[in-house]
Amino acid sequence: MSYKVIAVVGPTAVGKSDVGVRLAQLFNGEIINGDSIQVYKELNIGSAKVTEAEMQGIPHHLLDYKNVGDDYSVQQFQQDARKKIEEIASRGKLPIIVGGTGLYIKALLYDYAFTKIDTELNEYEDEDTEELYQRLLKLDPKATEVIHPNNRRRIVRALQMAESGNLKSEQEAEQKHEMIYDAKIIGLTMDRTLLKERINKRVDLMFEAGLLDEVNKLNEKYDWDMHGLHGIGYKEFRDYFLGNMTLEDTRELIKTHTRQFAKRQYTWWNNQMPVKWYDVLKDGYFEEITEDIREWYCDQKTD
RNA sequence: GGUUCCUUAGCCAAGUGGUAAGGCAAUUGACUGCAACUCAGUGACCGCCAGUUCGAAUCUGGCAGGAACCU
Repeated sequence: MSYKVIAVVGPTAVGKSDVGVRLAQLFNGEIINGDSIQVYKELNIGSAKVTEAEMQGIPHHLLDYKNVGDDYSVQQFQQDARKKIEEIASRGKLPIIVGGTGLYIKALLYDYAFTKIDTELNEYEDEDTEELYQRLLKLDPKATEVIHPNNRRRIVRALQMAESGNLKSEQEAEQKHEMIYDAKIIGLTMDRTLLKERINKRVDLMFEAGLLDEVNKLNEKYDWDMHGLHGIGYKEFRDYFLGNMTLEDTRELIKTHTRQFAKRQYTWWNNQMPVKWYDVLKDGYFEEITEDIREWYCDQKTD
């Protein structure tokens, strides 16, 4: 029997967190964070993390539970989130995944499988991308079909897998590419131009809310190559602290990166998963969502 | 008023006679272990007009706009 779960997805700044909480209130649910940066403690303002007040007493999981220096990745998210789903569902509550990290949510919902890789052994630092590609071509030619020759990062990963004894192509061939949960994927959207304005405004608000102070503290405590500091709203400050960029330019760069991110998120959700979109600027969109959920959740529950 | 220099895609910018590099932005897309990552596709009547030439973004003249200096 597969658990019922809801996933609230969409581009950054549409208002996913709020909808998630309201749905949790209505359907006796708990939230599981599906955002790769909000898992980190101390990254609050820049990651647009929900505040205690906004949570309205609804439990939020996988949020604010990692240290900035901790590595984190899909596989760990998948593992942790699946455990949480089981736990929440077994308490008779509805798990609601809220987040914008497409890969994470897809890996959670689908039967993505991850095996062990020995990353320590292979750094490949002194080989150029073309050589690596040629090597992969010999070890796992099939994987090569879906990785562009310039995409070093993906090539390295496939190579690491191949040299650890698991061909990436084989591993994927073994999967059914099906969802392992009975998931309802709710996509929140709005007019693109307005979303951009909203993003710009939100970044300004972050600065007003003390983003610089937050980053100042991080700068004193951590190195800039820590995983958590790779997030938009943080990484841009590196050059600022190095004296290479003005604060104003940093702010504009964050806006640009956030807008580009939103676009990438749309591309993902539109093409990777069966999302039903709801326009949050339309009257009654929330009622529409709740109706759809009722149909899918409550009715069948009484069977 | 005079002298010199500048004008190439939304922005920065190579290119000095053979039919327009590159970067950023924008836009579209890919994505199975860094994914707020990484990667790919897409764009120009070279300020305007006239001339020289087989051929001009490139040379000449004029016009317009801009910069610096001089008076």
